[in-house]
Amino acid sequence: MGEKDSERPGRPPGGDGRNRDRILAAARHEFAAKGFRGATMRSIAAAAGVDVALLAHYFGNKDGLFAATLQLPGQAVQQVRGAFDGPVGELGERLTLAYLSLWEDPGLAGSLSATVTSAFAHEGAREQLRAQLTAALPEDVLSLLPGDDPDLRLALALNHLFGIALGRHLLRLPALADRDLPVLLAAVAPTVQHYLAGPLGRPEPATT
Amino acid sequence: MGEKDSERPGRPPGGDGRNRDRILAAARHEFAAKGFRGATMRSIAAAAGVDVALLAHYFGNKDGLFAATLQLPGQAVQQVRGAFDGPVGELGERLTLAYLSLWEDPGLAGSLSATVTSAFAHEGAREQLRAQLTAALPEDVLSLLPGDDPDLRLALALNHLFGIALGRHLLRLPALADRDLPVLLAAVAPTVQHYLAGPLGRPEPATT
DNA sequence: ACTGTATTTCAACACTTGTTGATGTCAACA
DNA sequence: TGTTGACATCAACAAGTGTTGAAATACAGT
Repeated sequence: MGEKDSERPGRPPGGDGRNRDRILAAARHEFAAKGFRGATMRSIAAAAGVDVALLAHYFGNKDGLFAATLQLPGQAVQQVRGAFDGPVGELGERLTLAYLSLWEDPGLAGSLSATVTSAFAHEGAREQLRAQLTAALPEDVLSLLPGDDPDLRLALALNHLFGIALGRHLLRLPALADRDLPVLLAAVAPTVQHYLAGPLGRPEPATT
Repeated sequence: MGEKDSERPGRPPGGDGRNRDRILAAARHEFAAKGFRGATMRSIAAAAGVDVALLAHYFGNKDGLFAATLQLPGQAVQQVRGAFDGPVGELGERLTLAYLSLWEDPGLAGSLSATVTSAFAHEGAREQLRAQLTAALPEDVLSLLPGDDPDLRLALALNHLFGIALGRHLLRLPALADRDLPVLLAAVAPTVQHYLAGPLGRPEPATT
């Protein structure tokens, strides 16, 4: 399946010129499914219905293709970044909504999955993921949070959201993957808000 | 580096018989660092200071070696399992302590890292991680939790702990990795308790 | 019609991969 | 002392890897 049944070489007549995008999509899928090493040039080419050499033609080499795969639309980062504007009282809710919505878009989720998967598989790439998790949010957001250990607060909140996305979209834990987004939002947002602005390191008061 | 400088074949005199363990340790390290595909038989053999064929001798093939790498001491599972015995009021605290302590043991962390890393890199292996996250805890623990959506409660709690361990030990996010365990416990345990037994899907009451 | 350029496949390369069979060496036991 | 079996390396295999140079076809501009 997905094989290119040996069309003869040369530019095809009436070519739609969208092979480049097809390659990128296939690459995202393969990288996300099998990691950097596991996804081979040939498997990607086959999935895209294209010869291997075409990948090299467009992206230079495997690293280039991988890099192209990881490019996130700047709009995505802005969406999370923008969640910090507004009243601090509902910051957790806005941030949770912004971040988890990101992963609901199938196209974007492909990029994100590819990043995460490969970051875990290749030690060198973890740097990139770390950057994407932290550096995306400059330090000036720290000033919005309570004075005690704002660094830890932000890390706990983002790490929690990241973990939820992982369980829902990559691990596909049934309890997380089969729920509608609003249910998840309602459950998680208060926790994020708690990490960002609530009392840290003390048990929460009984609320029964 | 790590090369075997061509000792001649045959059983060495006074062999300590611990080559098998050395191979396992090296394999865990390599698998955790580079994933299943990324870690090669030869790189593992080199890291263990041993010929490639010796891996096959002990573990059959790469899959066998990988499987041997993932074997967790049953004591580990029991430790988490045992945290569910006791008053429900401090269940979150006990579970958080039990789970995060697991990852503090360097030897065990190697196994766990290898499982996670490879699970993300190889789609087929995700099943195994899913099992290790969920099936380790039989359903009878669900009866301990409040009636509304105990499934989601348990998933959120365990997924959160898993995420924290990931950020601390694999991603090594500074804010999580550089803290002492008690600080982390104090911050996370209340949240876990909240997910397990607190009100779900409602914002928490103000506690300033 | 001619010329350049972008697109696409073909064919082969040098290298690495996991695996296997043969061989050598030591330790234990009759 | 001889035999047996576990330990360990060597050498080579077929298959798969990323990459590269060449050629074939179509399109755009003159």
